[in-house]
Amino acid sequence: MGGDDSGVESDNFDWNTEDELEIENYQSSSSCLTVPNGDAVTGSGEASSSAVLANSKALDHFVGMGFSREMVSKVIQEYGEENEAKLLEELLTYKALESSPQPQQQIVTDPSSSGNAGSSWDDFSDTDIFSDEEIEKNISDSENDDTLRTLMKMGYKQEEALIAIERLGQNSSLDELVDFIGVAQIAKAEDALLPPEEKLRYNDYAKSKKRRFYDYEVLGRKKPRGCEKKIINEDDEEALHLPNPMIGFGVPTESSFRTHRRIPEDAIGPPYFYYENVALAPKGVWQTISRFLYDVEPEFVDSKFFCAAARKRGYIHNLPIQNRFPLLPLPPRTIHEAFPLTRKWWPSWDTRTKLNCLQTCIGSAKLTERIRKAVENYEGDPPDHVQKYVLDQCRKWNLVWVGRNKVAPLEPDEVETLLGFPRNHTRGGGISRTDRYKSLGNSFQVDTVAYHLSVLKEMYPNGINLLSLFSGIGGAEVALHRLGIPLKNVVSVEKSEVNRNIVRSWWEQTNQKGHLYDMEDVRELDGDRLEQMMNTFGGFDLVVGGSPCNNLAGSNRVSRDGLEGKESSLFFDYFRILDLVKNMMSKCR
DNA sequence: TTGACCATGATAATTTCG
DNA sequence: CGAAATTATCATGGTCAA
Repeated sequence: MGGDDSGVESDNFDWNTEDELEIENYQSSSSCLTVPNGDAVTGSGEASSSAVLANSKALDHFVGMGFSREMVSKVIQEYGEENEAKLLEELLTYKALESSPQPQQQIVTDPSSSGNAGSSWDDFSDTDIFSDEEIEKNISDSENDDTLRTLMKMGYKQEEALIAIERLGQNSSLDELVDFIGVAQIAKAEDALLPPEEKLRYNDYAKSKKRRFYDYEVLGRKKPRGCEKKIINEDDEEALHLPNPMIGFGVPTESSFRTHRRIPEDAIGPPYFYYENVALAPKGVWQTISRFLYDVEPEFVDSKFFCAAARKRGYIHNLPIQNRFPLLPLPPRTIHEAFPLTRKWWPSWDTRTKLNCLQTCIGSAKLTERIRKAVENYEGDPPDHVQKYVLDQCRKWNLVWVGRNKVAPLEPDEVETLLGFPRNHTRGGGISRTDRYKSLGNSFQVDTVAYHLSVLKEMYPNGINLLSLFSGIGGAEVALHRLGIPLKNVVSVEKSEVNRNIVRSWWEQTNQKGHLYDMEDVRELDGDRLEQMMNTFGGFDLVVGGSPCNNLAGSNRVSRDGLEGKESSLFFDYFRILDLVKNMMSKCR
């Protein structure tokens, strides 16, 4: 509370306090960090290829990201500048087409479209790198047809795939096979398979076609077509396969684990990153997110394996997945264990053992009253239709039995406990009950996140510098703290003032030794700011963020617009900032 | 193929609070 | 009386088992 708490937060960044001197010192001494593509960022002087767009915001935005002015203008002219996500995709595609030669495997072009990038991106050709027929032709009869076929569609050679299957056995998973082939390829000298450019383009946005194959096949998208445009066509997306049970690479309470996975070269840290969002996003959203986040495969985990409430979320991160450990003690994982007092009143016909996802709104008092009246009319168990009504409502609103015939929504502090926060984490500081529910409903489940982040503990015994975007009530910070990972410098970006206050007051109550800086808007966090901060701290070790889910979540009847939605599109700022950090970190090394 | 179940935020109207 | 809190109402796209 040393004078600089919440008051400063209404404006941009809290530089004008104790750390100013520190910054100045660093700035004069080290300047190895520059904004990637620095030329493009500042050098906008050259004549634009299209005068019409000279002052387009989108144009500047993308030029700032390192695309050529010419390319951006062209794409904007074609697609308009409203849909930035679309534009970015087009730019990536265009860049990939431009800079990577045809992949090794021959593309079978649809004769009806001479489909080249320039004029007719809209021409779809219905072909594959291997056409289906070709694959069929090439595959000799064997029990491994399916796996082999899949691997070939991913762009691997038949012989490589066969060797891998032979070596690892027929029951090996696709991932293991891909892993094996990948290792074999490297051992064999990369040139054999990868176009030379690909190896050089680590910090580029461009993704090679081959990489996209991994993306599409492993992530469950439909097979890509000969023309890249097809890939982007949204009608063409297939549901990402969510794991069942939803345990990601493993959870402490289940025995099945994956300890190895292939992380694409571009994604390898440091900096480590950890991105979160709702698992049940509209089709194609996770494919897009994954594609931006360096093609890392999402890890879908339901927090019901960590606590008594479900919370199905997807996480994309580049953390190791070996030797994870959970926070102790393990939280109770059934309703009765979590809320022993409810057992007494719990009717036998309510068979729930877990709560559903904790949401941003709660059931009304009126509703609980209606339920009480519906149930108390009957001596014993109510008839089926009443049971069904009551159970439906209980499931919908996560009601628990707190008295004879009496249900109630969870109290905010109970939600805090379920989510792994300290009790009263969100209490006080002028926050209303409604807002507490809202903040909690949008938060991480701490035990789940901590389990994933636990691998950082032995890597950073002296603590980490954390960049936390969309911090909310500080789920990541709390998780790291509970893991015993010291927080050296934390830059926390969060729009809501009450949330910032919550994190700030938690920070002070837990006697943190490091520094907490907060910002209001991720969009203000540009290359200069980052450079300034990274010069100060010596870079970030971890970039965490769960971008807004409101345009993705099923309950949103009004604006479930997908990743392009007003708030959810801030994901692209997560990507932008992460990419800046990655570039700066790699330059400094 | 069908139906049960699940997940889930925005908004306007209404009530309560200060 | 205005602000804040509460409440009712709104839909869709997905999985899964029958």
